[in-house]
Amino acid sequence: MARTLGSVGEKTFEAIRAAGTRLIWRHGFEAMSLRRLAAEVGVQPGSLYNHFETKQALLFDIVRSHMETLTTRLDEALVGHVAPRDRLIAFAAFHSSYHMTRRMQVYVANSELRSLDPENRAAVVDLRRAYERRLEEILRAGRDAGLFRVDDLKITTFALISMMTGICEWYRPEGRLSEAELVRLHVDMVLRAVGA
Amino acid sequence: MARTLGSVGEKTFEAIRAAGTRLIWRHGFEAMSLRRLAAEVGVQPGSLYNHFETKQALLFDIVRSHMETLTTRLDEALVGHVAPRDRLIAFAAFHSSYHMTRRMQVYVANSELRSLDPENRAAVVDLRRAYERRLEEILRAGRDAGLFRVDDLKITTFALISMMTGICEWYRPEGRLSEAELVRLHVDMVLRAVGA
Amino acid sequence: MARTLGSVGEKTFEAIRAAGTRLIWRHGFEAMSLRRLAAEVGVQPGSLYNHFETKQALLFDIVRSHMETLTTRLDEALVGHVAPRDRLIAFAAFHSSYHMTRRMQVYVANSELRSLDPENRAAVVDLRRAYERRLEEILRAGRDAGLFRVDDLKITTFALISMMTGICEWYRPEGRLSEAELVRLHVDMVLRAVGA
Amino acid sequence: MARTLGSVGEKTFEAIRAAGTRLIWRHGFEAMSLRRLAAEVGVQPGSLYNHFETKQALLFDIVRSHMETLTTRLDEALVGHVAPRDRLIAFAAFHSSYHMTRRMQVYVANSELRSLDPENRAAVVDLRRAYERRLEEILRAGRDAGLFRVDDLKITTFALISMMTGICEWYRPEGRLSEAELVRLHVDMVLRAVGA
DNA sequence: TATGAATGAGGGTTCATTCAT
DNA sequence: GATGAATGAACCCTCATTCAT
Repeated sequence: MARTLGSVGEKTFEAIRAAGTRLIWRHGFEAMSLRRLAAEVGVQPGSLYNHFETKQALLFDIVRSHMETLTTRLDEALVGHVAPRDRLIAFAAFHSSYHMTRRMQVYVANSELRSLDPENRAAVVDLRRAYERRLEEILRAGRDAGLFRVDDLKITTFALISMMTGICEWYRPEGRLSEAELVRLHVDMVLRAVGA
Repeated sequence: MARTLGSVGEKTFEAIRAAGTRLIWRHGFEAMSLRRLAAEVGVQPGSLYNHFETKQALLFDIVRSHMETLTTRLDEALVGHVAPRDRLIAFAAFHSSYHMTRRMQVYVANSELRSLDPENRAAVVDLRRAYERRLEEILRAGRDAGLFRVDDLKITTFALISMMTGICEWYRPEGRLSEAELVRLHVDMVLRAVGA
Repeated sequence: MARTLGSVGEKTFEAIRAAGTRLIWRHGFEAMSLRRLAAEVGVQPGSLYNHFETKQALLFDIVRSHMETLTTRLDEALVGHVAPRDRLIAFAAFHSSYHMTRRMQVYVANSELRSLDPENRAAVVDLRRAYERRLEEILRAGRDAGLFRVDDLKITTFALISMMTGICEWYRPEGRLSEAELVRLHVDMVLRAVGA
Repeated sequence: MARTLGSVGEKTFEAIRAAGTRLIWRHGFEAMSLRRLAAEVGVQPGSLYNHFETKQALLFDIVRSHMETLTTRLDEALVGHVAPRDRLIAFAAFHSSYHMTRRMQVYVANSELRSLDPENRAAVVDLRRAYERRLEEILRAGRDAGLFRVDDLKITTFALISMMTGICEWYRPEGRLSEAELVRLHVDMVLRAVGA
């Protein structure tokens, strides 16, 4: 090995992923030109291919790594919370907070599922399902314990996630309300929505 | 609208809008090729320009006409409902129902705002704001009457709309639950979310 | 039909095929750039695609149409010749003559078989086999009549065709010998090679 | 030759020439990617440049060394043969046999003349002419001795060489006829073609 | 209205080659 | 000698759009 791992190339790759996420977020995956991406990173278009094999592979890398981080962070946020109500609060606080601070990745992961190859899409959908199942299990536990009013598990799961994910479509860091206030507002609405 | 209603080409134009909406929904606006659209309609690419001036104009036409119909239908659905709770129920029932039956138009109107020219986008954003204001006013009335628990008007408006709009990302007509059941579930969640 | 058939487009297509044949002959199929081809024809690169679907399709069109013309012309040249010796003379005269006057097409058809897609290659190989079979049948008839010395039908067929096809690698119209003289020389060698 | 014989990298260089010959034979020189070549040899693309200076130099090395070996081997095969007929038999036997066993090199040397730089091409053409002159001299001697029927020296030389070189376009080691049988068939045809 | 052929820009991708490590 | 990352040019091809017919 003539090169130290994690040196020049890794930094370039990170820059590509960051700029790629931003450009996809702003223009959509199909509308993002690799020429533009290369320009933002400061390399020639062809040099991008030292770091990914195809534009599609870059999208998959961005989306998959986001979904994996999302699930990992969620599990960390749920640690130590046992009671369904506590777990629901932890979930809602984590989800709404995470979607404020990483709204570009979140938006890309949600809106560009359609641009993924069938195979890649299937992999990402699996990760999404695993994430949603965390909420579903919390809702089930709360309902079975008579604490939550949940008429339909699947629908409620989707509805709560949609409600909070919507944040990333309008949130601006410099906005009227602080992140903490927004989190609190959403946690409260989630709790009320399931009658907790 | 560039075409006179009822003229020979009106049918072709309708076919273009329908196929265009479907293609944008499936591939995104930038990724929709006018060649493909022409093929689906059964004409040559050049012939499309007898019906619209630019690809951008077609998008605007689709989005604007959707937003106008949406608002018009909402107002029809609200007619006769006076009490805030009744009006909220009417809104939620209309919105969730409409987003099930027109999920392609809805998705396009929501996700392709970014593909609109600044001028066109401003016009559509105005229409969206007008639509959202209907809900905001309902929530304000309910809150002022001491009927709803609404901590922040804007945020609650966004949250409720997001919750219901999410339907069009997973809804399938042949799914487990009927449209009526889905509407009821969402109306109930909306009501609970504002403590009504 | 708004355009008269065989008008502008057909002329462009013919120019593309002619320039394409010349460029493939000079540089090889893979080494022929469509930019260069377009420049020689006097159109933009993208305009080429109004006339063929892919570079591969253009090659196939050139090779296939050459092979079909070759076989048709051969059959015309054989008409009226019955005796094996007469038919062999007719074949050799036609083949050597044709390979002098169309050496570009011939070279392309022979040397770019490898650049054809498997499916297209199969089609061209079939045409080639049909052409070779004409000579094989002549040799068989002459051998069976005790007129030719043919130790192996297939090998002799290949050898005679190779001998004459080689002409197109060195022939220049302005060369030392006239076309007629060259034809006579090759016909004589062919006849002697089978002891006729 | 850029490399010292017997050095460590000599084995790699041999592997490069062998894989290069095969790839050029299969895809043509222009269509052979150095990336692909590197992959077949098992090194990174950049490493190839420790063994040759440019892709063009590799082609020249392959073609020139083939032509030199060809001529050397021919001279060895002619040693001890004095009578024109014997020398012609020796030439035909050598040429047809050699073109069966080295059909990849032969094909490359014949078909990629056009890919050589003018300077390199001139050098190779000289080698080819030297090779052809061997046959030409044999034919001249036979003709002058009244043993061969040769109407035109140049044309006959080309024709006989083409006839036998054609072998490498269809020959397969596992084919119907053995190498010895094929050699005999071609020697016989050559002899008959010059009336010997 | 519709057509087919054209434009000019730009798409993703691959190329031979270089060079610090 | 080998590596991986870079270059700059070029690849085939598709794009939205125009316009004479």
